[in-house]
Amino acid sequence: MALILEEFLPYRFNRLAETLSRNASRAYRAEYGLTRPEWRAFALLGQKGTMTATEISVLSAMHKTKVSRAIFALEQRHWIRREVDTADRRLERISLTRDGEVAYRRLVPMMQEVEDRLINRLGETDSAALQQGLKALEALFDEPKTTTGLEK
Amino acid sequence: MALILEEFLPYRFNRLAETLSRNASRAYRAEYGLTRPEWRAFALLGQKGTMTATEISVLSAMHKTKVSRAIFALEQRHWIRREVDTADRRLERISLTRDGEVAYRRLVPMMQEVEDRLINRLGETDSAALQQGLKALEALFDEPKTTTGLEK
DNA sequence: TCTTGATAGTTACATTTTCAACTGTTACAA
DNA sequence: TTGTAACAGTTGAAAATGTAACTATCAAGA
Repeated sequence: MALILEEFLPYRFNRLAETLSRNASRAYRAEYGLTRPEWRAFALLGQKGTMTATEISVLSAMHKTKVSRAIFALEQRHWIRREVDTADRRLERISLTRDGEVAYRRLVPMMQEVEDRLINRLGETDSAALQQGLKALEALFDEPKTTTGLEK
Repeated sequence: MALILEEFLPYRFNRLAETLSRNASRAYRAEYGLTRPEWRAFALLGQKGTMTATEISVLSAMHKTKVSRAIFALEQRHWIRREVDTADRRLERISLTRDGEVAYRRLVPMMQEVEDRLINRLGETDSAALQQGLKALEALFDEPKTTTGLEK
């Protein structure tokens, strides 16, 4: 009759997300004093090259105001630049500056190492299982057409 | 050279945790106006019977002040009761009141249904893979003795 | 052209969360 | 005893976040 939280996905994901993030954040926090939203927006930009704030918001599942503020902070740091889209002047194309790229190149290996260490500790089979499970779950939410009954 | 965020565990877990929680919260928010921390503390108490605030905090990975305030809110609602431990007067044994149990019995099936629907959509094999992966990851952090290099 | 409705992004305000300091209690050793 | 350190839990102030309203822009039809 009770709800077994240890088996309840939102609970498990929150716990793990919190633990994993806390662990990962040590690098970018200690090194640069980045906040979590800043790091996420920054990492997305580093990977994708150029994005709009809305794209960052959708991809990262962060609130748009959170993104807006993270962008602002990164701009203060001179790590990103914005350019208003000439075709649609509502849009801002955001990309890393030279400084941003330098920081990015410095941070990536550190974060990669945190990840690799974790995967290693996890082992081959469990890691593969995790990948499969996460991928399936993500597919459930990312499919754009079909209605999931899970929308906001 | 770039960090592939789609493969980066903290990123994926945060995204999914956020999405799953938002989805699950609809039930308890619409029905009772519970906040997320309140729901989590409440669900833990419903399952475990009696706990201290610290136990709730550790198990749920929530900050102790967050727990403290969630407990307070639940107390205002008359859903929980606290009793100071006679052996160690620093401790408060927290448990559900009659009212709390009524609400709990009403909420559990709703939350269970959200969960079941998700698992169903996921399918047998992917669901099993996810379970295995999550379990392995949790084991990594829960093992109390061994040093993980991942502590706070 | 003008109007209406939608979208990108920001901002003001209220709420929530964190941080640090605090109270009260226990354990334990000098 | 007494002193010290550790722990459970709370609180006030500061920081972060979410909500709703706002500006500016665009698209499309009357």
